[in-house]
Amino acid sequence: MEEEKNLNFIEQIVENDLREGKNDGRIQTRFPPEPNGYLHIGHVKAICMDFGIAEKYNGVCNLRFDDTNPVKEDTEYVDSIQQDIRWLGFRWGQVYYASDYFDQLYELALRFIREGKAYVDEQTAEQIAEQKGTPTEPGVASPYRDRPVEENLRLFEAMQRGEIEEGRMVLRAKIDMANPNMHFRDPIMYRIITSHPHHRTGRKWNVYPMYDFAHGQSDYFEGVTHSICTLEFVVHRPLYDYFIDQFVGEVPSNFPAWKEGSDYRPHQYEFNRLNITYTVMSKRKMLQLVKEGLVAGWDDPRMPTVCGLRRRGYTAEAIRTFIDKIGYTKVEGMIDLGLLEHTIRESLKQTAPRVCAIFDPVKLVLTNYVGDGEMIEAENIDGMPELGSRIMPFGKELYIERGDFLEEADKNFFRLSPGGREVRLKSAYIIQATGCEKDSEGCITTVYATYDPTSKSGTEGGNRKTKATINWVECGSCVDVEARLYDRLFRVENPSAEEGDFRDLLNADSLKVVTCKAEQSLRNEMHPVQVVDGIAQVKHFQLLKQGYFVIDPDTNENRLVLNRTASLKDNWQK
RNA sequence: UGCCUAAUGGUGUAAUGGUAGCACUACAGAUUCUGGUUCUGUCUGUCUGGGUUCGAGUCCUGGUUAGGCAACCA
Repeated sequence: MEEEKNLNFIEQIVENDLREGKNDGRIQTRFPPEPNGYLHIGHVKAICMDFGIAEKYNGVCNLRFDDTNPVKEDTEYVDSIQQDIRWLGFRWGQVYYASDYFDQLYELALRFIREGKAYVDEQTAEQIAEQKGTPTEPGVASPYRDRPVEENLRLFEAMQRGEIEEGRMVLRAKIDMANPNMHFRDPIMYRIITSHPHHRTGRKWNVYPMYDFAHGQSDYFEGVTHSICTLEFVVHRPLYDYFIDQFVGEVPSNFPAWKEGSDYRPHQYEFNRLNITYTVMSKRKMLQLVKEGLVAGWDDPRMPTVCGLRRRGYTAEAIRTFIDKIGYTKVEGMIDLGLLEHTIRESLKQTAPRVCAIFDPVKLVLTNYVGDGEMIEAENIDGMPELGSRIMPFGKELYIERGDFLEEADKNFFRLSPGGREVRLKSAYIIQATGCEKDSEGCITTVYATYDPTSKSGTEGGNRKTKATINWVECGSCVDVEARLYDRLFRVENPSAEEGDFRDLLNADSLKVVTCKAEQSLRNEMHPVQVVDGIAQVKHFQLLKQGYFVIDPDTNENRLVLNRTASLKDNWQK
């Protein structure tokens, strides 16, 4: 039986359109990133929507780079964006660029001018802003608003020929300077950009269309039916519709299957963007963190970028599950970072092999141990023998966590304490502490214990219950491992809501690098990380009681570097 | 003194005129060779006034609150 799943409001709209036979029963979406930065988890929410709708309703989702501003855009980003989308597990139909339509858009602009719907304004940006009015006061008309068509035509063509200096003139739509929607107050359609070549068209163009004059038209040209975006574009929708109204019904140039007489027209729908506590979701701020070296790069594991999350150890599956859990509405909210962490724990707990590593080691000597070269076999995940096992050398001298021993323990502490409870060494023997040795400053240097040789795990004598199980590694065989312990990037839940500089809100402890002593089996991981399709392959572990970790690409034959993806929940409060 | 959105537990979402449900969090207990996991339970919610209706979270209406809108950005 199919699981009953509630539809989000976009899916309801789509199903309704399908029921009514709109757009010839077609569903077509697009993901329209601007190639001016790396994808972050907020984009993933949009990607899951755009690609998800197409997948679910047998439609197609194309990738379209919204590259109308050469000042900010670069091919570097075009590549990384495609890589990230593929990694997430989505496949687009076609790759398009808004710049594919520059010729058509230019023709359309000329037509607007001829029809008296556009004019060339030669005021400064400041003057134009001034005349725009405010949300509560109407704007006033530009002195150039009623320029003759011929003059507009001549000037706009001069703009494109590069005869006009950047910033000297713009092409404006002639709509309504008193409209309560600010975007209708003669919005700019084209501006001159001669200072930067375009990453695809080079120096061909000296004028470039603004978003509002490019996006809806591009949708139309391609046959997009549902143009889904985030809430900040709601106020742009009337303008989106206005521009399309001017030529709707004409043959869409990049949509060969279009049929004469079709009712086709694209519609824009908006959903709430993703905000997560203790991070920022603004490309501008991320770029600043990267440029100023406040993080190690776009793929710093503390960053909410797709590449950052990947390096942190988040799987594509877990990220998509997370997006699925948070849903789509029109309510602007803030998602608890805890939900993202919960999702990755849920995913990794079933697959990540368990290994021992001691972070704050203290030597444990088993005074009655006489064995030599003993090997212990332990399952990679307890209770799942099909996932294999590994060998752990055992011996008289081990490292255990300093925190697992307390000289004077209260009843809430059920680990090692002299004369205290019996404690199990994970997968090995039951021991009992007898005492400890301290240095001149009172710091414990060695813990002494006796072990019960008949209590080995998996044997009959090992069935005895203990209240605690502690981790250990054998001193002679263990390996030093660099562990990078990541925590939330910011100290406050919502850095964007705070007054002042957001950089002052960074969490100074968001990265701690420590060296821990890990069990011998991790030596097998000391080799360069494999790279497939430009993406470093990840391998996860759970360091028992410490959390989930992933091997970092900085790893080589000489050192193993682990990034903490997420800690384990810790209910032991003191 | 404008226009556009939206208001359901601490958080995120569902209920499409008919029992306010789910997940996360928190707390409590049980289980456990990870103080993890698992299981069970508990707390906490329809912004507000009026109306329509046998019946309203849902429809109508007035208010309140929050967010967005005045880039030659997208």
